[in-house]
Amino acid sequence: MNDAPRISRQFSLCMVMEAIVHCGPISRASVAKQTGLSKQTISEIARQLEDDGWIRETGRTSGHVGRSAVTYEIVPDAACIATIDLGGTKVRAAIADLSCQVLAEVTEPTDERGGLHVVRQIARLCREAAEHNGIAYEKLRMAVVGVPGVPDPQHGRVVMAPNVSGFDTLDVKAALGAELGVEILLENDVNLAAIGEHWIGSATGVDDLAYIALGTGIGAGVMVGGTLVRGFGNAAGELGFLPFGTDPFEAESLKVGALERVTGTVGIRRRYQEIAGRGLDVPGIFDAAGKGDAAALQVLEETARYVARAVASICAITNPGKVVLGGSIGGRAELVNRVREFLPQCFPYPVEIGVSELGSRVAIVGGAAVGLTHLHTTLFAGGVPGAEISLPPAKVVKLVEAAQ
Amino acid sequence: MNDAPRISRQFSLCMVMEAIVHCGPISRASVAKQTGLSKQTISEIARQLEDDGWIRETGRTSGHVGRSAVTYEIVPDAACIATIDLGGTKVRAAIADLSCQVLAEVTEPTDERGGLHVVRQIARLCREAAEHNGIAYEKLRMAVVGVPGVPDPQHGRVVMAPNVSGFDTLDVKAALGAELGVEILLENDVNLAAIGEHWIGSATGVDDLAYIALGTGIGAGVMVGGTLVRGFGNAAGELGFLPFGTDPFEAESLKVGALERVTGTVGIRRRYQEIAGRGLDVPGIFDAAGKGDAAALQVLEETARYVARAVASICAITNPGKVVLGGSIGGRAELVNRVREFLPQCFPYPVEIGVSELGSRVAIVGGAAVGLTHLHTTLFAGGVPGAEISLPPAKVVKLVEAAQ
DNA sequence: TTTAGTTCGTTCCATTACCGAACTAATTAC
DNA sequence: GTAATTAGTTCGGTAATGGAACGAACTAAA
Repeated sequence: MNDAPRISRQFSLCMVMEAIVHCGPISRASVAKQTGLSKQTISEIARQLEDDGWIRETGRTSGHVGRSAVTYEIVPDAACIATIDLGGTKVRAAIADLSCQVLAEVTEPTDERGGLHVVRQIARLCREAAEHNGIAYEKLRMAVVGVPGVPDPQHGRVVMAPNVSGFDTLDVKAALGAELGVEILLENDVNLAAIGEHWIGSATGVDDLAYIALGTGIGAGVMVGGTLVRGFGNAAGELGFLPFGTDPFEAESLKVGALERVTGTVGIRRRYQEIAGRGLDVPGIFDAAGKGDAAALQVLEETARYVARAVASICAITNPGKVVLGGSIGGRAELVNRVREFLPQCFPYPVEIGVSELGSRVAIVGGAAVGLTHLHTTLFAGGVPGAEISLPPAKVVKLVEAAQ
Repeated sequence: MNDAPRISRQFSLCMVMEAIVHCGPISRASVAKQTGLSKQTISEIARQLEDDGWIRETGRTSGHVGRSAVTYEIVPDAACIATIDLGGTKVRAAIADLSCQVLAEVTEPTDERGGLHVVRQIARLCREAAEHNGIAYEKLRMAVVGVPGVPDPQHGRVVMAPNVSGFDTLDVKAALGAELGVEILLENDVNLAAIGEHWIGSATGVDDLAYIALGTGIGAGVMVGGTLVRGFGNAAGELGFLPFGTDPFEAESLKVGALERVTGTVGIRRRYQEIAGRGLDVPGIFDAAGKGDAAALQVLEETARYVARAVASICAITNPGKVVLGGSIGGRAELVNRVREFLPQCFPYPVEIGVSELGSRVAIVGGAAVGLTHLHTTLFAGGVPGAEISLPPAKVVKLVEAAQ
């Protein structure tokens, strides 16, 4: 019955892997110092890991006093995961390998026919991305899909996703799983964005944070103590339903959200239309404000006030150390500066407001973080409680430039 | 160097303790089945625990087929913690023992001189509570103090606590530590309330929840995944600063909070005064509403709407499975029913709204939960990551009636 | 009352995992 | 070349655990 290694061994193995992942090529002696385990144990574990193909010798040290040491590193392509950012207009896919490199990504317009067509498109993109990087497809262990809606873990579908047709009835998880032959993890794209910024974006080291995405609508990914807040029904971060901006008790507010009505694309354009008497798209309004258009300036300022109030709401409830703004309009300086100005006027504690550093790749990076954590855990922690490999810090991870 | 037991032993020991704490008097054979460890290991660990005075034989099984088994149980008074609920008008103290019994409590009016006088009062109450229950004071390992403000872990003081004078400058933690001679843990009282309701109140089994306290002010304790959200500056749950109710950009709102201005005692009384032209205290207004007073009814309904919006805000951000209302006015049926009516009108997802079951003892119970978890962890988990003893579920724990 | 069947708990032994000391090997500083 | 230093292996010794075997204690039924 007991052919599995003892938990203490699994624990040690996990520590060794963490040291190797974090500290790049490293000698066994250094690992011993870092983990506190004896040299003998490290050699034993290293031998086993090398036999199983997870690590390999990579060179020798030199220049220091004393005998030169053999250094070991992760075999990057021993396993990999796919990460997909599914948007209403574009799909991005990338491969991340065991060494936590996020490899070049592939982008395409989303298949407009929706449903199963999109599932097949995603599967094809994953295969292409793997091939593109010379990675054998069999090494793929799982796929993380960021979706613009609320994943329903019960039925594997995605509810509240008006931008991708057919995903509210299709069992996406099962369909894509059958297509790719690996485990699938569905996650809200804004949640992934929060995780991405936390890993290697503008919120590294801040374990309590919120990422606010401002685009077609308004949404947030909230992290507490380094963990994502998903909520009881996976619906955490639905800022559009914050009860201000418009009367929250009107029927329309119940449908699209009181705040969404004024901070969503539609709401912003309507407000400009009402004041200026002419229509413009949102980037157009922002540009007009830059040129001194009074109506546009008013709309911009109102929007910033609403966003500031949304930030204040989050701060009043979870009190994050930093709030990162992102999304197509959330990162624009004219908005961010005004939010930075208004927030201290309606919330008394100081809160740092940052801008997304990863831009359009943020969800892909977040998906990689989730997938790699899951991969490391299943491969090396073996279900031992408390045994976890944290992802290497930002400076170790390089984002390879898109090769397409 | 290595006189500490191996982590695998500590891990097993932890599992054995958890089984004994959870399953009351239990035989070693049953523990073996439950933990998956061998009978031999259990006997070894049990012998050690018995030698160290943590567990004891408590009887024998009989009636079943086969040899009768010796059953073991926790030695309840092998160690205990103190839990204190410090309010503006009253101080409560109770002792909780290793077997998770919350023993009879002691209540007194808060020493009005504040500061060090209150610290001494707390220390005296702890000694009295211990004596009251025939527990040797030396068995006390730590004290958890629920305070009506924001604990500052840096300086051991309590900021934002207008109801207890002198605590904003005094190093309460150090002073009380010196007085009692044990480790002190300061925590916001509303946070403790959330933990209390989660442990043995109306939110057992709901790991994502919020407890809203409505009394002098409005505040919340938020739990995500079974863990309390403290926030970056320990200021999570400051609902008074939610940006609606009054104009959040007014100077007054920045000082006391936009929502606090209308949902706090002062705000409710002012609103009634304005409409009815006469003054009443808040319970009086509620009673008047029950008798059909139109002005009181209007104030009550407005208040319920504000609370509903506060609940909606929490739901939009952390999406808890249940929201528990408590505090001096939060538990009143006329308010709760109206909130239950208004919430679905401003928030689209269903949210369960409950009422505090523990009433005025909720913070004491929450403090006990925190203290006992800490106690179990330090005594038996010995700093091993992942080794944790969860508190026994509600049905195992009996709340002894107050003996005073 | 006896006996069969069952469960409890102990003893004994093999295995795994680990540490530490002693030792060999390789490299630099002088 | 020699001393100093660091890397890595070999060789006991110990802690933790599982499993088999066995005696002890108990119930139920013959």
